[in-house]
Amino acid sequence: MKDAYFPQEIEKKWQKIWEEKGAFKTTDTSDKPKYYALSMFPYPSGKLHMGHVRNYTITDVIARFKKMNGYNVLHPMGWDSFGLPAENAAMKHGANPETWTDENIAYMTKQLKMLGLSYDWDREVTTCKPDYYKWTQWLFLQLYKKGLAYKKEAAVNWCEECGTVLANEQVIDGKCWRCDHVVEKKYLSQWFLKITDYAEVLLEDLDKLSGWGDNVKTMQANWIGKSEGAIFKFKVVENDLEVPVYTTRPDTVHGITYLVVAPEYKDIEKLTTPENKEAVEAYRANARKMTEIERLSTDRVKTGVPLGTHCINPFTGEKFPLWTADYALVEYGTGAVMAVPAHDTRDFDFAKKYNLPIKIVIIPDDKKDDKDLPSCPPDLLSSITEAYTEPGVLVNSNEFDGMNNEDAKKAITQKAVDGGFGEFKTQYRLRDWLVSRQRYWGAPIPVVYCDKCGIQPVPEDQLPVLLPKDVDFTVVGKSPITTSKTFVNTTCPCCGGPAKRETDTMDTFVCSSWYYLRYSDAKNDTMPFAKDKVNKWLPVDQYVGGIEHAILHLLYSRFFTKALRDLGLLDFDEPFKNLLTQGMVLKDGSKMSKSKGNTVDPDEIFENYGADTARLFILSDSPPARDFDWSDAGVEGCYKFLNRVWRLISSNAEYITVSPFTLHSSLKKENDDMVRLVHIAIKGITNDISNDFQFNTVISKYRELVNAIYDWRSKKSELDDEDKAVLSFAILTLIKLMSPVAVHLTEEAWHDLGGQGSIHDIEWPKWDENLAKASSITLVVQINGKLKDKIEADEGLSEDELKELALNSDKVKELISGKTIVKTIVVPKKLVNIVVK
RNA sequence: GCCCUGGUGGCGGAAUCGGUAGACGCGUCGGACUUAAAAUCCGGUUGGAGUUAAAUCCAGUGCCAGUUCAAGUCUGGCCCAGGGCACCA
Repeated sequence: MKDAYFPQEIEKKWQKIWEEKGAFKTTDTSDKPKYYALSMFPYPSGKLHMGHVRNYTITDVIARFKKMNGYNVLHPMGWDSFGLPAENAAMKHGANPETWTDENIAYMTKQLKMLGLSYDWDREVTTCKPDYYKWTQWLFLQLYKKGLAYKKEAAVNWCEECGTVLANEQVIDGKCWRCDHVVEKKYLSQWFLKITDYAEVLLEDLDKLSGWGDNVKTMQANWIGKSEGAIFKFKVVENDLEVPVYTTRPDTVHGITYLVVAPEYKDIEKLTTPENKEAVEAYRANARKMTEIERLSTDRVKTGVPLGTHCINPFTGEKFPLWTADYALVEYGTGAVMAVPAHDTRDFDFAKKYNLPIKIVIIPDDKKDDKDLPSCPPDLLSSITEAYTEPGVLVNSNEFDGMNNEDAKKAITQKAVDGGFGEFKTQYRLRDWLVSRQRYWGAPIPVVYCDKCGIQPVPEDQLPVLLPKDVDFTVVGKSPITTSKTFVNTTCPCCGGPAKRETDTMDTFVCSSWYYLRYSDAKNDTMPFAKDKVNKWLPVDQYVGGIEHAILHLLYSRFFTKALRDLGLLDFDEPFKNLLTQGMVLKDGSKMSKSKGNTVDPDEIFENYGADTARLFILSDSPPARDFDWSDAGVEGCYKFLNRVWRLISSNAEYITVSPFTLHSSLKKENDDMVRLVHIAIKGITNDISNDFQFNTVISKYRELVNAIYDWRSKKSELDDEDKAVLSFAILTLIKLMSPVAVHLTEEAWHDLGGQGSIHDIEWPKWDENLAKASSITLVVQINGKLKDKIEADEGLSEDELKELALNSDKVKELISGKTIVKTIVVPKKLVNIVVK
């Protein structure tokens, strides 16, 4: 064994050997239980960044740990390779998106291999390749046949910078998720996936996901945004129209003093009187000009104009005016709101501004005997300074007076149901998923348009609909795909007449919503995956990735899994059993980014320190879920530690035997202690990995064990047979424990010490519970709960003996002299607390 | 405004059940080796009081209460930071 540690040399050597041997290939047939470890696959942007390194290292260590613990592990990798950056790069450099993507994949594959990741590359999936997107298209057609994919004209989010529409989930604070450009509303005919059909089950099943963090689950729940309430219909006085409203506060219906419709409300023109037309038109025009960001700003002063018409409240017979105001949103509920200024802060603000009446219908429980309140004298009404939104008791509400407002919600809605002017209604904030993109580099939506036959799906035997190559990427204002001379014109699969292909491609999130299923059967060319294989490997046992996908990818994938289950393609209903959302990699307190110039290039780390140092460091300083602050000194420290480990092994190599040996039961004291420390390390490290993958403490324990072995060794100048056996046991165990992290170093050491086969094929070490504890205990002695003394004691002492030991301590005697012992608490093997007065 | 997560030394962070607060590392200070440096090794490092040095004592896990023999850990109320949602009726 060499004296010095040369990571670059040994890493290259072993990577080559592993590749030649096919060391990490997974078989579908095995007696062992399955374990599916998965990292979120990357977009091939060009180079790995430290976030990737962290993500893939975490999953790799998990996969290796599970393999050593007897599981048949699936650990695949692939590429989320459709998307705008490739197209932009193509425009900029005059290249083809495919060439650019292929080059990036090749480079990043090399980097992944340099990191020593244990992937089964035979299962690699690349979403931009026809053998993959054929099945994305096929799945789209299955959803279409089930009515889960449909085309409709709607107000959609448009990003001018990217030249395409976006899904709601891709609009962050009114801006494009990718380029930060302000998003506009456009009225276009687009393809949608009907995720709203699954709103309820997507929400309900969050409860099943005990292996997911609450943060992600609540983010999804908020996004789905379920609320329960009622729809009430109000007859218009001036004509025979009805205006339905959605409310979560049916209990306040007697307090309505006006009604608001959104400026884009469909019947607004018919609801406007000729005298008010001019003002209403002007208001609507102004609303159209405003950006989403301006309009949705909650601190903006509310504005609106009256329409001139009125409605009748069926509960009271009262007549109240209709207004339009942009605080009503056309896309939520019915686009119209019943206004109860006394019990809604927004309505209150609006009523105050326009001097509309405020009618109290709920009062706090403790005021219900106050006789003045229910009659609501006008001076009281004008005196309230804010809306009362808390629970309470109904007043001014006819037969519902005195009823608790929660009960009233049901009772009042029931009255509307019975009277035929209302219904119970559950509302979700979630909208259908807009999947059309006016871009080239995506999976073509497999439909054609025929003047005679309308929308026609492409027959399955004609899939894939290939992306055309004769495309001009320099066009502005339209999708490059439309410049193809061969793509657009085709024949109708129904009548054989001339037809036009859909030129929109699919959102890349469609491709990434099912890739984890494809890994189970990546080479299948007759189906996206065989049912038995997908049912065997899925759900993913451990999914690891960034929190930025908490809604987007993770919600879409859950939807896909449920939809595909309903199509009979698979038999489970959640794709990811356990989810680890790793924190960001920071440098100097902020996220690494090119614009800030605080990035660290993984290649430089591999070159200067080796992959094992990179892997060790990225796991060392923070638990996986928390943000990780990169420090150059920290890398240096890890490199030094691996050198220290290397020296420990190489300087003792001559004494170490890999062949089985037994340690006798009665060892010398220091050897017994050493063996115990090894067992303590095995136990601690195993538990830390099993318990939420606390790799930072795992690495602390590596260091403790190494320090302990050095310490033990420094006290011996000559080694007898027993010493050699103890040393061999300690060092070989250390190598095994470190093998999932320092994958190359441990393989080299194992090999140099004469180990058979690969260290990565052996079993994880086991500990002996009797040995995984110190030979004696430290008895903590407290007086009134404060630490006063520590006494070394035998483990086997009884409670009385421990108590006696504590009371005989000189320190304790001194401290309790002249005081009365009230009581004594003994915690076996640990502590004695003497309570004195 | 609502929801989630977190708050422990100079820093990253440890601390199964309530039972020795600060493991391990970074940084730093001191020492050994060396002509010197690097590398390596050894030791100190929460704050304050105390001492030539020690011993020792006091305080201490965001704040305020509470439960308990004993609270970083449990309960109630707040404060702060990060993230998510939001004129969603």
